[in-house]
Amino acid sequence: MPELPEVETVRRGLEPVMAGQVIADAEVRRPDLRWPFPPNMAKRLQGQIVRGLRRRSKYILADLSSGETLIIHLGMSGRMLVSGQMRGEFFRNHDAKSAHDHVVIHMGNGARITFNDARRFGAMDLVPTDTAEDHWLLSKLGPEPLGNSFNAAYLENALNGRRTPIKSALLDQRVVAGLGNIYVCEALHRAGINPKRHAGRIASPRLGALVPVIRDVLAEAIEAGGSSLRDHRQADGELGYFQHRFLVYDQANKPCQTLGCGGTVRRIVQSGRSTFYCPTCQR
DNA sequence: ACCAGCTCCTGCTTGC
DNA sequence: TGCAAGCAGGAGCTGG
Repeated sequence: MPELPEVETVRRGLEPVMAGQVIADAEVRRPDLRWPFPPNMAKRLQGQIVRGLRRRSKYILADLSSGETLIIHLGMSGRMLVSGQMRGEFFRNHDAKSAHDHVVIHMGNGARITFNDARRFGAMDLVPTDTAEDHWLLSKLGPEPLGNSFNAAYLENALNGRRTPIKSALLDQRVVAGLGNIYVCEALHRAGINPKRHAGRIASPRLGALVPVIRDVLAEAIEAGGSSLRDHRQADGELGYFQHRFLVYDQANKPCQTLGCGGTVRRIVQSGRSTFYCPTCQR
Protein backbone atom coordinates (compact mmCIF):
# COMPACT_ATOMS: atom_id res chain seq x y z
CA MET A 1 0.00 0.00 0.00
CA PRO A 2 1.51 2.89 1.48
CA GLU A 3 3.64 5.55 0.01
CA LEU A 4 4.37 8.83 1.74
CA PRO A 5 0.83 10.28 1.49
CA GLU A 6 -0.78 7.13 2.87
CA VAL A 7 1.70 6.94 5.75
CA GLU A 8 1.24 10.63 6.55
CA THR A 9 -2.53 10.12 6.49
CA VAL A 10 -2.22 7.26 8.98
CA ARG A 11 0.12 9.31 11.18
CA ARG A 12 -2.37 12.17 11.27
CA GLY A 13 -5.12 9.75 12.19
CA LEU A 14 -3.14 8.26 15.05
CA GLU A 15 -1.89 11.53 16.48
CA PRO A 16 -5.10 12.65 18.22
CA VAL A 17 -5.59 9.31 19.98
CA MET A 18 -1.95 8.54 20.80
CA ALA A 19 0.01 11.74 21.33
CA GLY A 20 0.31 12.67 24.99
CA GLN A 21 -1.43 9.47 26.02
CA VAL A 22 -0.14 6.51 27.98
CA ILE A 23 0.11 3.04 26.51
CA ALA A 24 -1.83 0.97 29.03
CA ASP A 25 -1.05 -2.36 27.43
CA ALA A 26 0.29 -3.91 24.27
CA GLU A 27 -0.27 -7.36 22.82
CA VAL A 28 1.89 -9.06 20.25
CA ARG A 29 -0.16 -11.78 18.64
CA ARG A 30 2.41 -13.02 16.21
CA PRO A 31 6.16 -13.09 16.85
CA ASP A 32 7.24 -11.38 13.68
CA LEU A 33 6.28 -9.46 10.62
CA ARG A 34 9.02 -9.20 8.03
CA TRP A 35 11.61 -9.40 10.79
CA PRO A 36 11.26 -10.57 14.39
CA PHE A 37 9.92 -7.94 16.75
CA PRO A 38 12.47 -6.47 19.16
CA PRO A 39 12.86 -8.39 22.44
CA ASN A 40 10.08 -7.80 24.95
CA MET A 41 8.40 -5.24 22.73
CA ALA A 42 5.03 -5.44 24.47
CA LYS A 43 6.57 -4.96 27.89
CA ARG A 44 8.77 -2.09 26.74
CA LEU A 45 5.73 -0.26 25.33
CA GLN A 46 3.64 -0.78 28.45
CA GLY A 47 3.31 2.30 30.66
CA GLN A 48 5.07 4.63 28.21
CA ILE A 49 3.65 8.00 27.27
CA VAL A 50 3.67 8.72 23.56
CA ARG A 51 5.49 12.05 23.31
CA GLY A 52 4.66 12.50 19.65
CA LEU A 53 4.34 10.87 16.26
CA ARG A 54 6.76 11.74 13.50
CA ARG A 55 7.09 10.53 9.94
CA ARG A 56 10.29 9.89 8.03
CA SER A 57 9.72 8.75 4.48
CA LYS A 58 7.29 5.82 4.72
CA TYR A 59 8.04 5.19 8.40
CA ILE A 60 6.06 6.34 11.42
CA LEU A 61 8.14 7.09 14.51
CA ALA A 62 6.43 7.14 17.90
CA ASP A 63 8.65 8.80 20.51
CA LEU A 64 8.12 7.37 23.98
CA SER A 65 8.75 8.69 27.48
CA SER A 66 11.22 5.85 28.07
CA GLY A 67 13.63 7.48 25.63
CA GLU A 68 12.89 4.87 23.01
CA THR A 69 11.17 5.28 19.66
CA LEU A 70 8.82 2.78 18.09
CA ILE A 71 9.54 2.58 14.37
CA ILE A 72 6.61 1.37 12.29
CA HIS A 73 6.66 0.41 8.63
CA LEU A 74 3.43 -0.62 6.92
CA GLY A 75 5.02 -2.58 4.09
CA MET A 76 2.56 -3.20 1.27
CA SER A 77 -0.61 -4.04 3.11
CA GLY A 78 -0.22 -2.72 6.65
CA ARG A 79 -2.97 -0.82 8.43
CA MET A 80 -3.12 0.96 11.77
CA LEU A 81 -6.76 0.98 12.80
CA VAL A 82 -8.28 2.82 15.73
CA SER A 83 -11.23 1.55 17.71
CA GLY A 84 -12.60 1.83 21.22
CA GLN A 85 -14.28 4.48 23.32
CA MET A 86 -12.71 7.90 23.64
CA ARG A 87 -14.09 11.18 24.89
CA GLY A 88 -17.55 9.69 24.88
CA GLU A 89 -17.26 8.78 21.22
CA PHE A 90 -17.31 5.16 20.21
CA PHE A 91 -15.11 4.14 17.31
CA ARG A 92 -15.96 0.84 15.69
CA ASN A 93 -13.58 0.85 12.81
CA HIS A 94 -11.90 -2.34 13.70
CA ASP A 95 -13.87 -4.21 16.29
CA ALA A 96 -13.93 -7.62 14.59
CA LYS A 97 -10.75 -9.59 15.13
CA SER A 98 -8.95 -10.46 11.95
CA ALA A 99 -6.44 -13.20 11.25
CA HIS A 100 -3.84 -10.58 10.45
CA ASP A 101 -4.07 -8.45 13.56
CA HIS A 102 -0.45 -8.79 14.64
CA VAL A 103 -0.09 -6.09 17.29
CA VAL A 104 -2.72 -4.38 19.41
CA ILE A 105 -1.92 -1.29 21.49
CA HIS A 106 -4.34 -0.29 24.23
CA MET A 107 -4.16 3.39 25.11
CA GLY A 108 -5.06 4.74 28.54
CA ASN A 109 -7.79 6.88 26.96
CA GLY A 110 -9.67 3.80 25.77
CA ALA A 111 -8.41 3.85 22.19
CA ARG A 112 -7.25 0.58 20.74
CA ILE A 113 -4.78 0.65 17.86
CA THR A 114 -4.53 -2.51 15.78
CA PHE A 115 -1.67 -3.19 13.42
CA ASN A 116 -3.11 -5.40 10.69
CA ASP A 117 -0.90 -6.60 7.85
CA ALA A 118 -2.04 -9.44 5.60
CA ARG A 119 1.17 -9.71 3.59
CA ARG A 120 3.46 -9.24 6.57
CA PHE A 121 5.92 -7.08 4.67
CA GLY A 122 5.64 -4.54 7.46
CA ALA A 123 8.04 -4.10 10.35
CA MET A 124 8.36 -2.68 13.85
CA ASP A 125 11.43 -1.91 15.88
CA LEU A 126 12.19 -0.15 19.15
CA VAL A 127 15.37 1.91 19.38
CA PRO A 128 16.81 4.83 21.38
CA THR A 129 15.14 8.07 20.27
CA ASP A 130 18.36 10.03 19.90
CA THR A 131 19.70 7.60 17.31
CA ALA A 132 16.42 6.56 15.72
CA GLU A 133 17.31 8.08 12.36
CA ASP A 134 20.53 6.06 12.34
CA HIS A 135 18.49 2.87 12.30
CA TRP A 136 19.65 0.65 9.45
CA LEU A 137 16.31 1.03 7.69
CA LEU A 138 16.44 4.83 7.86
CA SER A 139 20.11 5.74 7.66
CA LYS A 140 20.43 5.61 3.88
CA LEU A 141 17.21 7.43 3.04
CA GLY A 142 17.45 10.47 0.81
CA PRO A 143 15.79 13.83 1.55
CA GLU A 144 12.11 14.24 2.28
CA PRO A 145 10.41 15.30 -0.96
CA LEU A 146 8.36 17.92 0.91
CA GLY A 147 11.41 19.34 2.68
CA ASN A 148 13.76 22.15 1.66
CA SER A 149 16.75 19.96 0.94
CA PHE A 150 14.90 18.37 -1.95
CA ASN A 151 15.41 20.95 -4.67
CA ALA A 152 16.50 21.26 -8.29
CA ALA A 153 20.21 21.45 -7.51
CA TYR A 154 20.07 18.42 -5.26
CA LEU A 155 18.13 16.32 -7.74
CA GLU A 156 20.39 17.18 -10.65
CA ASN A 157 23.43 16.24 -8.61
CA ALA A 158 21.85 13.02 -7.33
CA LEU A 159 20.95 11.86 -10.83
CA ASN A 160 24.09 13.07 -12.57
CA GLY A 161 25.58 10.30 -14.70
CA ARG A 162 22.96 7.74 -13.80
CA ARG A 163 21.84 5.60 -16.69
CA THR A 164 18.94 3.94 -14.95
CA PRO A 165 15.49 5.05 -16.16
CA ILE A 166 14.14 8.09 -14.33
CA LYS A 167 11.23 5.93 -13.15
CA SER A 168 13.59 3.55 -11.36
CA ALA A 169 15.74 6.37 -10.02
CA LEU A 170 12.77 8.07 -8.35
CA LEU A 171 11.75 4.79 -6.75
CA ASP A 172 15.23 4.58 -5.22
CA GLN A 173 14.72 5.73 -1.63
CA ARG A 174 18.31 6.97 -1.45
CA VAL A 175 17.56 9.55 -4.14
CA VAL A 176 14.36 10.83 -2.58
CA ALA A 177 12.54 9.16 0.29
CA GLY A 178 8.86 8.37 0.25
CA LEU A 179 7.84 8.01 -3.38
CA GLY A 180 6.45 4.70 -4.60
CA ASN A 181 5.07 3.36 -7.83
CA ILE A 182 1.86 5.39 -7.91
CA TYR A 183 3.23 8.84 -7.24
CA VAL A 184 6.30 8.39 -9.44
CA CYS A 185 4.01 7.54 -12.37
CA GLU A 186 1.73 10.47 -11.65
CA ALA A 187 4.57 12.96 -11.16
CA LEU A 188 6.37 11.96 -14.36
CA HIS A 189 3.13 12.32 -16.27
CA ARG A 190 2.47 15.80 -14.90
CA ALA A 191 6.03 16.78 -15.72
CA GLY A 192 5.78 15.39 -19.25
CA ILE A 193 8.84 13.18 -18.77
CA ASN A 194 9.06 9.73 -20.34
CA PRO A 195 9.67 7.15 -17.58
CA LYS A 196 12.20 5.32 -19.78
CA ARG A 197 14.45 8.34 -20.15
CA HIS A 198 17.85 7.92 -18.56
CA ALA A 199 17.92 9.76 -15.25
CA GLY A 200 21.19 11.53 -16.03
CA ARG A 201 20.02 12.66 -19.44
CA ILE A 202 17.23 15.03 -18.52
CA ALA A 203 17.83 18.74 -19.14
CA SER A 204 18.13 20.86 -15.99
CA PRO A 205 14.97 22.92 -16.54
CA ARG A 206 12.88 19.77 -16.91
CA LEU A 207 14.42 18.17 -13.81
CA GLY A 208 13.93 21.41 -11.91
CA ALA A 209 10.28 21.46 -12.92
CA LEU A 210 9.88 17.94 -11.62
CA VAL A 211 10.57 19.04 -8.04
CA PRO A 212 7.45 21.19 -7.53
CA VAL A 213 5.40 18.65 -9.47
CA ILE A 214 6.39 15.92 -7.02
CA ARG A 215 5.56 18.19 -4.08
CA ASP A 216 2.16 19.06 -5.56
CA VAL A 217 1.18 15.46 -6.25
CA LEU A 218 2.13 14.39 -2.72
CA ALA A 219 0.43 17.37 -1.09
CA GLU A 220 -2.78 16.79 -3.03
CA ALA A 221 -2.72 13.10 -2.17
CA ILE A 222 -2.25 13.82 1.55
CA GLU A 223 -5.13 16.26 1.34
CA ALA A 224 -7.28 13.47 -0.18
CA GLY A 225 -6.36 10.98 2.55
CA GLY A 226 -4.07 8.97 0.27
CA SER A 227 -5.01 6.48 -2.41
CA SER A 228 -7.02 3.35 -1.60
CA LEU A 229 -6.53 0.68 -4.22
CA ARG A 230 -6.79 -2.48 -2.15
CA ASP A 231 -5.37 -2.18 1.29
CA HIS A 232 -4.95 1.41 2.35
CA ARG A 233 -7.28 2.67 5.03
CA GLN A 234 -7.00 5.81 7.07
CA ALA A 235 -6.63 5.20 10.80
CA ASP A 236 -10.37 5.73 11.21
CA GLY A 237 -11.01 3.02 8.64
CA GLU A 238 -12.08 5.44 5.91
CA LEU A 239 -10.83 5.09 2.36
CA GLY A 240 -8.47 7.58 0.77
CA TYR A 241 -9.73 9.36 -2.31
CA PHE A 242 -6.74 10.28 -4.43
CA GLN A 243 -7.19 7.23 -6.67
CA HIS A 244 -10.04 9.11 -8.35
CA ARG A 245 -7.53 11.72 -9.46
CA PHE A 246 -5.04 9.37 -11.10
CA LEU A 247 -4.18 10.56 -14.58
CA VAL A 248 -2.13 7.52 -15.60
CA TYR A 249 -1.73 5.04 -12.73
CA ASP A 250 -3.90 1.98 -13.42
CA GLN A 251 -5.36 3.75 -16.49
CA ALA A 252 -3.92 1.53 -19.23
CA ASN A 253 -5.59 1.92 -22.65
CA LYS A 254 -7.60 4.94 -21.57
CA PRO A 255 -7.26 8.26 -23.37
CA CYS A 256 -4.62 10.60 -21.98
CA GLN A 257 -6.30 13.42 -20.13
CA THR A 258 -3.71 16.04 -20.98
CA LEU A 259 -5.47 18.81 -22.86
CA GLY A 260 -5.01 18.42 -26.61
CA CYS A 261 -2.78 15.34 -26.29
CA GLY A 262 -4.99 12.68 -27.81
CA GLY A 263 -2.62 9.89 -26.76
CA THR A 264 -3.40 6.63 -25.00
CA VAL A 265 -2.08 5.59 -21.60
CA ARG A 266 0.21 2.58 -21.77
CA ARG A 267 1.36 0.03 -19.22
CA ILE A 268 4.92 -1.22 -19.47
CA VAL A 269 7.12 -3.11 -17.03
CA GLN A 270 10.30 -1.54 -15.71
CA SER A 271 12.51 -3.59 -13.40
CA GLY A 272 9.58 -5.84 -12.68
CA ARG A 273 7.10 -3.12 -11.76
CA SER A 274 4.23 -1.66 -13.74
CA THR A 275 4.76 1.78 -15.20
CA PHE A 276 1.85 3.77 -16.58
CA TYR A 277 2.50 6.69 -18.91
CA CYS A 278 1.42 8.47 -22.07
CA PRO A 279 3.95 8.00 -24.89
CA THR A 280 2.50 10.99 -26.71
CA CYS A 281 2.95 13.75 -24.15
CA GLN A 282 5.71 12.25 -22.02
CA ARG A 283 8.96 12.64 -23.94
C1' DA B 1 29.32 1.46 -8.14
C1' DC B 2 25.45 0.53 -10.63
C1' DC B 3 21.57 -1.97 -11.99
C1' DA B 4 18.06 -5.76 -13.12
C1' DG B 5 15.92 -9.46 -11.16
C1' DC B 6 14.43 -12.23 -7.35
C1' DT B 7 12.37 -12.75 -2.94
C1' DC B 8 9.48 -12.46 1.27
C1' DC B 9 3.71 -13.24 2.14
C1' DT B 10 -1.31 -13.31 1.36
C1' DG B 11 -5.36 -12.14 -1.18
C1' DC B 12 -7.89 -10.26 -4.93
C1' DT B 13 -8.74 -10.16 -10.00
C1' DT B 14 -8.55 -12.16 -14.41
C1' DG B 15 -8.98 -15.52 -17.91
C1' DC B 16 -9.81 -20.05 -19.43
C1' DT C 1 -18.81 -21.88 -11.08
C1' DG C 2 -14.09 -23.41 -10.36
C1' DC C 3 -9.46 -23.15 -10.55
C1' DA C 4 -4.84 -21.43 -11.39
C1' DA C 5 -2.07 -17.89 -12.97
C1' DG C 6 -1.01 -13.21 -12.55
C1' DC C 7 -0.64 -9.19 -10.11
C1' DA C 8 -0.29 -5.86 -6.05
C1' DG C 9 1.26 0.30 -3.16
C1' DG C 10 7.91 -2.01 -0.42
C1' DA C 11 12.52 -2.82 -0.24
C1' DG C 12 16.63 -5.84 0.96
C1' DC C 13 19.60 -9.00 -1.21
C1' DT C 14 22.20 -11.31 -4.91
C1' DG C 15 24.83 -11.62 -8.79
C1' DG C 16 26.20 -9.86 -13.34
